[in-house]
Amino acid sequence: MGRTPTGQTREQVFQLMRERLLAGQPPTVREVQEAFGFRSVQTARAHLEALVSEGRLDKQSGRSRGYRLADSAVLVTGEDRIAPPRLVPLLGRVAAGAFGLAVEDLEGYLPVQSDRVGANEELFGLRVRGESMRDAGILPGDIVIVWRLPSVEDGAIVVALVGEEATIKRLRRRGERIELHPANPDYAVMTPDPDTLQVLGRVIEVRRYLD
Amino acid sequence: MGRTPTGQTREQVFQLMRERLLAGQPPTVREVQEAFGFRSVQTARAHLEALVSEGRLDKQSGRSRGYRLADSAVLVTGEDRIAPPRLVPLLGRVAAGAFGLAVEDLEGYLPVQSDRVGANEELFGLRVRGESMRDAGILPGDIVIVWRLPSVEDGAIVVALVGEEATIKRLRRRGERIELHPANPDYAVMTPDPDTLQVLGRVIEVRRYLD
DNA sequence: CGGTTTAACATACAAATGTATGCTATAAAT
DNA sequence: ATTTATAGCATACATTTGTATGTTAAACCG
Repeated sequence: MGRTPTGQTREQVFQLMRERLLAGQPPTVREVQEAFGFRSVQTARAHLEALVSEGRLDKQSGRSRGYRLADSAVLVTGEDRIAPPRLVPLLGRVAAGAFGLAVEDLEGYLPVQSDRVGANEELFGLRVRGESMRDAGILPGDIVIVWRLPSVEDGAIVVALVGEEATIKRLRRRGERIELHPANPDYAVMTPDPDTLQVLGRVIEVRRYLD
Repeated sequence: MGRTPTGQTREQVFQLMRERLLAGQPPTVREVQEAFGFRSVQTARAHLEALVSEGRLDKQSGRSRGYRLADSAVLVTGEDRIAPPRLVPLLGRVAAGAFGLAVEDLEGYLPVQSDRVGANEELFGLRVRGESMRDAGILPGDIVIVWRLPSVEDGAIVVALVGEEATIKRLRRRGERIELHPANPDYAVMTPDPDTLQVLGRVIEVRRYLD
């Protein structure tokens, strides 16, 4: 087969890889071969290995479907490397479970990107119910992205279970106790009994869909 | 190895699969085996096949790493399939260009998911600058996701260029003219000259990162 | 209790998949 | 024009990975 201008096919291979990898479906070498109609596996493999050398892809040698987007290719905000987007569950409500969260009312999944949250750490989305954080720009129907953390620093906006009820508030430590501050003068500061309080994690993002 | 209570391991296998699949890294049967310390591949495979029978996983027979989340497990907003996430450019500011937008101050890319916006239609993210939409929960530093549209319906929140300045407001049609309404009593309604007004598109999402 | 289901194990095989080597022809560079 | 680097082809091989068959023992249920 005739050869194409230098670098052109390579770019298209990378585009395909990015698309497939972001969709969570890493291709095999032979799938790449077929996608481009190469008559030889090796042609596809050469392109993939070249992309690895260029630092645009990473690979896990030997493993099937082992190519991944290199960190640098996933994205850059200014100088920073950025983690690949992941999908986190969107819950309609949360309830206390024996361990972890009871995944009830799963509404769907949200693509979330964060450099600070490790791949093994837990994230979830939660739909906002009251107006208690109105003045912080968190309105009913909004979605908060929550980073599950065993302990949360003072001043952060958190999701907490008070008894059976989930609530979003700003956390303030007062000695041994924890205060939950609303951002709305119509609501009162809560100072729940430590036994009934379970801080689930910290809000790292707020979203509103305006359909 | 002793057997665990019925259904318990199955659930944990599903959790693992969900996590890995959402992270874009479909495991092999043997990876599942190792993750749980099974001494036999078949044990892992039996669980996976069972999950397929239960409708919680789908699989592509024969393909390596061929297990996927079943649609019912991945997503359900009502009955709809959901579009794959895409990456849209985040702009620090927008400026009028000869045609389209001048992509200046590219800050990075954002993963966005929308069923309503076609794959060929243009989206961009824009960082919010003033307080003019405060009461709509759109605060300085927030990011709005904008759907580039030639015409925008009455009542939608839009990004518009008035002269050289980009602004976010609610659009109201008044006969021939277009009014741009702030959501903050401290700001005035704008009724720009049609020659100096260019509506760039509609805001479909608002995001705030609380890092 | 006794029968049935299910978790888990062991082993083998076939298909999918990654890898290696050698070759040809054309674009790109000097 | 000559050299060099790159695109692409062909084929073979080793490993990974999916699949099948048979066995054992514990959980579950009437």
